[in-house]
Amino acid sequence: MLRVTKLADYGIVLMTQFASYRESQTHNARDLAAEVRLPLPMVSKILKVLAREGLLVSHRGTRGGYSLARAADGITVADIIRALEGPIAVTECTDKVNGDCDLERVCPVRSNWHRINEAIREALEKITLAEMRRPFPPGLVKLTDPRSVRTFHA
Amino acid sequence: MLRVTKLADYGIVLMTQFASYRESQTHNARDLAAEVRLPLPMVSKILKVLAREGLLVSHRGTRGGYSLARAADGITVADIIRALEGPIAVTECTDKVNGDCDLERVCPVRSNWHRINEAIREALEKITLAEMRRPFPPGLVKLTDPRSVRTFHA
DNA sequence: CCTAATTAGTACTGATTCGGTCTTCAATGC
DNA sequence: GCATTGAAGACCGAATCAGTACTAATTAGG
Ligand code: SF4
Ligand code: SF4
Repeated sequence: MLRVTKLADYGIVLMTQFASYRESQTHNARDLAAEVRLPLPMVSKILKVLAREGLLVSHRGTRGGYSLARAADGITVADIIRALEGPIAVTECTDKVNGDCDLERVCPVRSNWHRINEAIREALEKITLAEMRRPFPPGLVKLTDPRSVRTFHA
Repeated sequence: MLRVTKLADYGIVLMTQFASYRESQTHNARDLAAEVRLPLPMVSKILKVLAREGLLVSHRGTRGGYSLARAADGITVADIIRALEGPIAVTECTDKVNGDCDLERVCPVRSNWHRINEAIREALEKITLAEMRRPFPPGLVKLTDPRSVRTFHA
């Protein structure tokens, strides 16, 4: 596992689709569903959430649809995952809101997990839709090693 | 989400416990359960799998138990996750054995996801039990950016 | 040998989450 | 007003998770 949900996965596919057109252009759910070959109800559901979470803006009524809320290089993969499945937390204890592991007080690996989580989160935070639109060019940025991520509360 | 299962999480806790004693020492399930404060049945189940997957060796009978199959710096976090929850695959399509996403043929983000997955896998592959045993010292290794990971099949 | 300790294997269960659909209501343009 | 489109949320079957329980095999020690 260590799997991202289909919701988030599809969400990224959809958002990339937006990013591959003129940025302000609106698309309705039906057309998008056809373009990316996903069932319409699924697409509707995802777009709804993305709009609610502020990554898309919606336009109701005839000839309505959705458009990107920000430029494609201002939206990251992490943003989309967060919108669709909540905070990025690899372990229970790294989730500030829902976290409730009994071992937290005594767990020997908690602080290290926390850093690993930060490294992954930061990596996803750096990948924008504009980049996701086409295969990554080689050698852009160097990421942080989990072992060197600073933590501030333990 | 993007969560590792409790099984794997606890598995790592248990393995670090092994690593914090003399390496060849054997520990039985009951003692370990008490030490890490986890329910015995859970601990038994996990140790069993870890032994089956070759990360621990088991010794049956009275005064039996488990011991590390290799030195603590030869066992990685990725090993443990793989043993307990299968191949590390962030998306459906990155899982070579169980992967079956309908979009694979047409998905615009598949190759990028693949690289992100490699980056995460490689990161976890580099963290050993010996390191996990205590808080990471800062600045050891630099990880690969997902955008620069080479892929060999698309 | 007998027995107690210990792992091996597996089956089971309740709870949760996932993936996906459907229905009903609200807004908008023509 | 009416067709189109999104908003909100209920709903459902299937899968997975987290955890337990039970039985069989193996071994040490007396
Ligand atoms: S406290 Fe330890 S066991 Fe509990 S979630 Fe965090 S890492 Fe896993
Ligand atoms: S193919 Fe595209 S949609 Fe399907 S799992 Fe891979 S990334 Fe996600």
